[in-house]
Amino acid sequence: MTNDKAAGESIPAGETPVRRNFVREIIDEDLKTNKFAGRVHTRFPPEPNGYLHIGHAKSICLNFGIARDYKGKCNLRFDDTNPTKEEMEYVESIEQDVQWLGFNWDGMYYASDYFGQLYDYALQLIRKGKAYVCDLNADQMRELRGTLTEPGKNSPYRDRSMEENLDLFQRMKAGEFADGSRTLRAKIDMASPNVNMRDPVMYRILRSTHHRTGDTWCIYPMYDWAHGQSDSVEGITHSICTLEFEDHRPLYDWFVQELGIYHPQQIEFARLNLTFTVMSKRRLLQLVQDGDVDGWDDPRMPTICGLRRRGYTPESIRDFADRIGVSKSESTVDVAFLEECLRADLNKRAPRVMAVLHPVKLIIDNYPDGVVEELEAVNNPEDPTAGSRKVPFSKVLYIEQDDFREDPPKKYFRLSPGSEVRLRYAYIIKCVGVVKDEKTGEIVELHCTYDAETKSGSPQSARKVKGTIHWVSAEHAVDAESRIYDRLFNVEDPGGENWKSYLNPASLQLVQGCKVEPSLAHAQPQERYQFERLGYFCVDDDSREGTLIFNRTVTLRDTWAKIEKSA
RNA sequence: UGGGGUGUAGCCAAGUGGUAAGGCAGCGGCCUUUGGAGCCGCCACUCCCAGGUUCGAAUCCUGGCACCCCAGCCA
Repeated sequence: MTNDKAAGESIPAGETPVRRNFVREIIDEDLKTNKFAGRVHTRFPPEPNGYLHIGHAKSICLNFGIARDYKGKCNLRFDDTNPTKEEMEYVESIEQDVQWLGFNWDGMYYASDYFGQLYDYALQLIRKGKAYVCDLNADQMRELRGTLTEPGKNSPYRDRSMEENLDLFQRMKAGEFADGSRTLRAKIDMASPNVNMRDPVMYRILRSTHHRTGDTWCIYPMYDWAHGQSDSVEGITHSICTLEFEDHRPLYDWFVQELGIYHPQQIEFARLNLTFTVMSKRRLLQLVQDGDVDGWDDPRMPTICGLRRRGYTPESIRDFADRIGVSKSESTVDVAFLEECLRADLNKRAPRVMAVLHPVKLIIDNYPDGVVEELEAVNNPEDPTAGSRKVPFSKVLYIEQDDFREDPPKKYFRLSPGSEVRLRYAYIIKCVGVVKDEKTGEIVELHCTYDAETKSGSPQSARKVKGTIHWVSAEHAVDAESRIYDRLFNVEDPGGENWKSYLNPASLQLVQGCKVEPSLAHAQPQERYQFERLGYFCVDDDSREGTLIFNRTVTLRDTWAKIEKSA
């Protein structure tokens, strides 16, 4: 399946001002010197052994973004050289996630497409005397590899004849030897200070059904042997990867040079780390398998599908990737920064609605029984084209429990006995009574009076009151459930062996009995709203008409919470 | 203590011999029928440290220090 569209076609170039970074500088220089005949061709090469996460998004935005801005190309290539870990489920999710982020690949390939070519290349190296079949097992090989400070020793099989190597390698492929009994190794230098150059393994014998090639092969290429040659075959100009592969670059270069084939340039950048979360696929997989989360797309996960379900927009993730930049220094970005990018985007596009998460009944004593007014409410003050809607208002309402305090602290602008507050889009009311449950002391009803002159839009409505609160008409409200998410871990850096002990037990809070305005009755999964004064919410995939479920994507900036906290 | 990298504000990050961009956070103020949004202002006499070169150094040189990565038949 190949997609011919230009990379990133759906994203206008110049969506944000292009930010300089060292990778683009290298490309500029290469363009100037005509190193690659004016071509720019990148690739995003995930291993299909897990779901993509926000760290991959950084790489995706880098690679596809470069292709877009330089009018070049970007391939999607699955690095599927280890059949024991890779599955179709993952390739499907990866395709979906890349597209959801807004990118279209020019070519879609698999490293496994090149198994035949790679085998032929291996034959070439053997004939050149640059590769040999080694009979050492894994333990023996490790012993001879030396250490970081001591050189390794040559394998006793290192000097086999070319003919014998050819014969043995062909028989490895033919399945004559047991798994792990032999390897094909590059003949480089066992004394190299770079351990990657100490006769690295190119092929191992592994009888495992591959998700695409089935049982055709029982030898599989190692990453180092597959990656550069795949880049070369595809005509990649700039092979961008993360820092830990910097030590592999000499090997990358050695292979293409010895083969005498087209030579792409590998460039390494620092991977993304985020506070309050884990990013390794191994750990994310463990969270899923151990049931600590509800699957790869749990809204608390830093996976692309998790963020999507949480309510993140692709635009906000791209903006985040642009704003954090690209460099070679190890960095950990504050997750609050990701959230800020999200708010910036949602603020401009999410329709406002009123919803009460923790309702308390409020009765307007002097409002006529049985009367319903349809009040005009603006859909999005940031977007005049969003229009307005009617919201029903009546004598009995629900307001947020937290918007009433019997003993208000200093600077509390909301409702309290005897105080006035504005009901958003409606009237100014005054609290005249509190009804409590005799046994529990819990507040069950608030009684207020309203000032009929202060209806929103009328001349008298200009009267100043300290606070404005949201509400929903009891008779017209629709029931809903909310899922309130907090950080998955309660420490900034949940590293080390004990990482699971830092899981935040309160990362998910289910709130039943929410009351939302009637315009939300038919809300569909993935729709995003701002619940005024509370935050951005999106309709969960589990939501059904009549059983609405909202995920809290992110809170609004909350100045009051800050004041109260510091008090 | 082998090799490869990286050190600029609380967090990211520009800067490439001419006198420290920008964003986020933070702090003041304005505005506001979301304590939202928006707007204005403040926020590094100094760039890991120490020497040196230079009229001039975050940028060049020398020597230290700190942190990250590498000893998979994982990627």
